[in-house]
Amino acid sequence: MSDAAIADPVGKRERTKVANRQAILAAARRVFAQLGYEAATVRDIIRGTDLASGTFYNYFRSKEEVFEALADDGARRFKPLLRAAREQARSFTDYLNGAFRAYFQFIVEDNALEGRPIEERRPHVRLDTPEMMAVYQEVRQGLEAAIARGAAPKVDADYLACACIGIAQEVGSAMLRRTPPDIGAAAEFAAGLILKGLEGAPRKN
Amino acid sequence: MSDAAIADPVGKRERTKVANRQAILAAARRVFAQLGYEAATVRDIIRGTDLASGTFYNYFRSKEEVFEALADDGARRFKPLLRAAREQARSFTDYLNGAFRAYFQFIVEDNALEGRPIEERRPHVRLDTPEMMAVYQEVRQGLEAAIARGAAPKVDADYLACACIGIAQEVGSAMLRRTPPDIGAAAEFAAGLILKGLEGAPRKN
DNA sequence: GCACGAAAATGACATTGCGTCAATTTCTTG
DNA sequence: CAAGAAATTGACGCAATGTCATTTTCGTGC
Repeated sequence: MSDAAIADPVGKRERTKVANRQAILAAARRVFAQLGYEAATVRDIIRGTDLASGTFYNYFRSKEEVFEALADDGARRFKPLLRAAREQARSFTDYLNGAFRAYFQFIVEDNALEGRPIEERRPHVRLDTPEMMAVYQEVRQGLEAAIARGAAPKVDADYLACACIGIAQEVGSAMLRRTPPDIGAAAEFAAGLILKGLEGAPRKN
Repeated sequence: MSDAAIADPVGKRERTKVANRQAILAAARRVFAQLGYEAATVRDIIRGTDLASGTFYNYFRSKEEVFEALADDGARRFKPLLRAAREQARSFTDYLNGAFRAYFQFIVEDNALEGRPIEERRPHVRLDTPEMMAVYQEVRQGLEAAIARGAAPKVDADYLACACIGIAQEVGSAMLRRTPPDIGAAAEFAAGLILKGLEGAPRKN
C-alpha cells in the first residue's frame, strides 16, 4: 500500500492507545449506569471491551481511577461552556443565569445519555482533581471579576463560589428528579437566589 | 450471686448485641478515617474489633451498610439540633442563622473527633435513606412554615431546601479547610446569602 | 522489504477479600 | 440445672484483584 506514509498523522501505536482508553471509558460508563458504581467490578468493565484483563491495568490502576477519568472528562467538557457563559454575558445577572443554565443543561444531557436507572448511585466526586479544581477556579474567577468591576458586592469569593457550586449540585439533582426537568426554571431559581442574596452576605474587608 | 436478678435492666444478650454493634461502628470510623472509605475492607473493620469475621455479618451486610449506619447516626444526632434551632428562633433570620450555625458546629466536632486526615475521602452520602430524608424534611418544613406565616416569600420550597443543603455542604467543607474554622462567619455568610436572596427567587403560584 | 528492538497485549496465576455455614459457645427460660 | 434458643466462631468455597512471563504488534534503520 503506497498510501501508508500519508495515511496517519500519528502512528498506529498512538491511535490504538487512545482507542483502547476510549473503549474502556465507554464500557465503564455503560457498566456504571447498569450496575451502579459500587456493584461494578473491573472485570465487568473489561468484559465490556475486547481487551484482555491485563491490558486494562496498562491504562488505569483501579475502578476508582476509571471513574475519576470519567469525572475529569465531564469537567473538561463543562469548563469551556462556563467560560463561554462568562464571555457572552452582558451583565452579572446574565452571567449567573447563563452559567446555571449551562450546568443544568449539561447534567440533563449527561443523564439522558446512559442507562435508565437514575445516577443516584454514584460515588463521591472528588473535588481535588486538577480538572475539578479548574472548574472551581473558573467559577471563582468569574465571580471575582464581577466583584472587581463593581457588578457584585465585595463578599468572600471562595465561599460564594462554593455556595454557587453547592446550589448547582443540589438544585440540579432536584431538577432531575422532576419530569420533565425544567432547566430554565431551575436556573432562574438558582441565579435569583444568589443575585438578590449578595447584599445580605457579610462584606469582606 | 444474689444480685444477678437486679443487676441488669436488660439481659446480657441484648447488651452484648449493642456493644458489638457499637464496636463495629467505632472500628469502622477509625478505619475509614485512616485508610479512606474506598481502600478500607470489611476485614480491616473486623480486625479493629475482637469479633470473628462471621459475626460482622450478623450485624451488617457490607461495608456500604456500615457506612450508611454511620451516616444515619449522624443524621439522627443532627436532626434534633435543627429542630431546636427552629423552635428557639425568634425570627426567620434567627432561624437560618441558628440552623447553619448548628450544622457547621456539628461538622467541626465530627471532624475533630477522628483521625487527622481530613474526611475529603468519603463516598457519596446517600440522601435517600430514611434518616437523611428526615433531615431534608425538617429543613423543608422549617422553610415552609416560614413561608406559610409570611416570614418568607412564596418560593419553591423543595428547591429552596435543596439550595440550603447544598450551601451548607459546600460552604461547610470550605470552612473546614480553613484554620481555624470560623463557624460564626460561615453561618453569617450562608444565612445572609439565603435571606437577601429570597426576594430574587421566582415566586411560586 | 527486512530484521531487530521497543512497546503493548495477553491470560494464567498467585493473592486477597468476600460471604456462608456447620460446629460450638453463651445465654435464657422453665 | 437441663434444654434449647440465640449468637459466635473460623475454616472454606468462591470471586475479583493485580502481576508477570510470554507473545504479539508496531516503529525504525538498513
